[in-house]
Amino acid sequence: MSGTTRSRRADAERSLAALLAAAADVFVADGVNAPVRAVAARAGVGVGTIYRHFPTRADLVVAVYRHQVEELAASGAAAAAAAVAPLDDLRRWVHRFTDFLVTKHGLASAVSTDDATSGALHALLVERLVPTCGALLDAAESAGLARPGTDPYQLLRGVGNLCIGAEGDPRYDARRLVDLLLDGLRHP
Amino acid sequence: MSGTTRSRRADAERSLAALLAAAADVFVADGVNAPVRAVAARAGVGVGTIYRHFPTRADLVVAVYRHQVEELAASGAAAAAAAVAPLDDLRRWVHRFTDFLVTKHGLASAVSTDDATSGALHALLVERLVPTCGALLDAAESAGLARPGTDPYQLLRGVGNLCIGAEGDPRYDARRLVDLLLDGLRHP
Amino acid sequence: MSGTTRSRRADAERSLAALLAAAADVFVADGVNAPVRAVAARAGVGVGTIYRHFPTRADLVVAVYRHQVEELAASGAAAAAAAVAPLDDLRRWVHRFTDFLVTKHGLASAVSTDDATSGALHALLVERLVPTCGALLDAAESAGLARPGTDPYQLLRGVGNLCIGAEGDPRYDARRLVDLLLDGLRHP
Amino acid sequence: MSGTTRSRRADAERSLAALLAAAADVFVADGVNAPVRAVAARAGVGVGTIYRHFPTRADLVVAVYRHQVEELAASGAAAAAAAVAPLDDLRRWVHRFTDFLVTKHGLASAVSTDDATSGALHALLVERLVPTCGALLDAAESAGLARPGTDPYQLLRGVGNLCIGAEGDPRYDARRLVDLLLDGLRHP
DNA sequence: GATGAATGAGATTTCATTCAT
DNA sequence: GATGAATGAAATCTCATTCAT
Repeated sequence: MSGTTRSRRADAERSLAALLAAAADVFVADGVNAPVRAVAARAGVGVGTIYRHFPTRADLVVAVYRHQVEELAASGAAAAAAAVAPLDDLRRWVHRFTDFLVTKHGLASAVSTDDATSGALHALLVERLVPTCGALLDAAESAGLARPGTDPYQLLRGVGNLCIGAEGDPRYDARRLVDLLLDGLRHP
Repeated sequence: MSGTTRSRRADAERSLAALLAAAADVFVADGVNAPVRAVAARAGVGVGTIYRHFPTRADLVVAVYRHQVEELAASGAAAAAAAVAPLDDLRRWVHRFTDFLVTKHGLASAVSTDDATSGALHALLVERLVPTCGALLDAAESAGLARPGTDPYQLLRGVGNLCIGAEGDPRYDARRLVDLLLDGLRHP
Repeated sequence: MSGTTRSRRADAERSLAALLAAAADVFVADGVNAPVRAVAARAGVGVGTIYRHFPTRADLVVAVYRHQVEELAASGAAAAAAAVAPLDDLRRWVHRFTDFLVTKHGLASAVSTDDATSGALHALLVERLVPTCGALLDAAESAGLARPGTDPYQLLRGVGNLCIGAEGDPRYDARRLVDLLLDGLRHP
Repeated sequence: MSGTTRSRRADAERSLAALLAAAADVFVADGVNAPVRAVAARAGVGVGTIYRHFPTRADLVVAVYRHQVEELAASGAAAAAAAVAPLDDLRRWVHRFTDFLVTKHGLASAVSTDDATSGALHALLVERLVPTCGALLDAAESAGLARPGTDPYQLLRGVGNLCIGAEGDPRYDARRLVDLLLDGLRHP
């Protein structure tokens, strides 16, 4: 009995994970605005299956990235707590954020946009990452390494924006520009 | 006869200018992705008229901004030629570029995107502004005021990206981030 | 063993009754067209369980109301047999029918409709209530209190129709209109 | 020039009329809830054409019936103004309303329902017909031929309800029941 | 017996673009 | 040259019903 239950739940979890993986693939390939139907096709399921798990397209998108966002938030918080080399910590964390964004076609723009589609994603990113970014910034400022008065929300959005369209344009190097931005943050 | 011809041509030019003005209004209000019908309605013409002048939506968008892009290119080129205070010239020019972008809902993203819709606009911006930006950068580098090795295309795209979604989010200040980026460009 | 069997059957009956009660609740709240999933959720069972007991949505609907319909049929038949004040009996019975219908969002329309969804319910109502209504009408006609020639099926459908949408519109009073209809039935 | 314009407009009007006729056909056959696509297919046009003329399904439905509703309102108003035989006028007008409704599958229920789909239709019917019905009722009451205190909205809804599902059920005669209701309205 | 995940047809609505007049 | 009616592919979301576990 318990065995049956467990295996069913395991199946469900596995197929849900498969679904999220398929969605992640499609989002990488076609952007986060890819039609739900495309995700369904890729996952080999009907659209209904997706809507069963995620009542709204936005819910699916959020689910796909929540894990990584949480990890990002946690790692940054840990670094801020240690604060051995505050500006380096910030830079390292921002680099991780950058890497996260540039590999997801269309995700970076969700940091900026607040429209119906990506509103939930925007909310997730802001809610989870702004505090972490703020903690890192504070540490750097307290150590006298960064000029004061920078809003972590702005910095996050700036970095997010710099990552837009980075993938697929060999002439554009988002990481380099992000570094430039961080350099500009240093105490003059 | 020649008089008639001239007045007809004048008429045509005037109505075309009116059409572009209407398009500009609509793009400011609803973004560059506004439906063609909205532009037609605003201009008081049929959609067919628009498609006659501009075979594709992209052509219309390009036409709308060509003037301002040309001016921007020219003003930058003039400043680079004079080169009295190279880094300040660059900063001033970038500020003008920033002002141009943030007031056009959705235009900034066209600097990055290369898709079907805004491909032509992207091409225009790159073709006309990269050389100017490059000249200004070169001047600043030659004067030893900016670190060498920055690709003007990248800088332009970076600035463009930072302007995305600036309008309508009071917590985000594109100009401040652009300044940060330029600060980062300074010789260390 | 017999004890076990009996208790199992009792369990089954109890859970089935609970299911019907849940369905009744949902139908009152959201109408008889409420999704099966809503019923399942309310009952705390899976949809499969519902489809096991009731192969079709219509079967569920019928099962939900069968009890009350039977009671209504029986009470009317008793009154017709007694026939002390035939027209009053008819009116009282029709009032009870009216009360039954107006409290069930969307049920009244099933008296009229014969489509796939509510066909079975229609059949139940017609089969069980028309004879009773006929008996009451006959009694009233025999006593010279009602004009002859009224088809009980028609009267039932008329009353049913008058109850449609009664709930939720404070400006509409189904009972008053039903009374008007019955007044029109009186011998001129 | 004027000729061209006129003929184009004439074409447009003709095709719009054809579209409304097709919609009316489909509504008679499948009810007012028939999919827009069905109407498009019947009219031999694309769905876009319909949405161009009627931004919403509801707008289409309203457009289909507006003409007849207006006529009904006008004829009733005229009769109420004359008021030679008030109760007969009311009866005649109600008969016309009845005839209007029973020939349109699913229209009658719109008199009652106020949901998203048929909200606009409900509004049209109430707005245009309640005043007329009220005038006719007043005349009949003033002449001492109808019992006072009947709300025209209620009467209209009652008649509307009685017409629901009249088409296609040979055992049901909406007109007879409407007559019964009107009889009940007479002064006792 | 029970479960609930999966299915997939179908409904509404939007818009770039074409083309007969 | 101008017009705007027509097109139709696409996208999101809903739900009755089936069936493997």
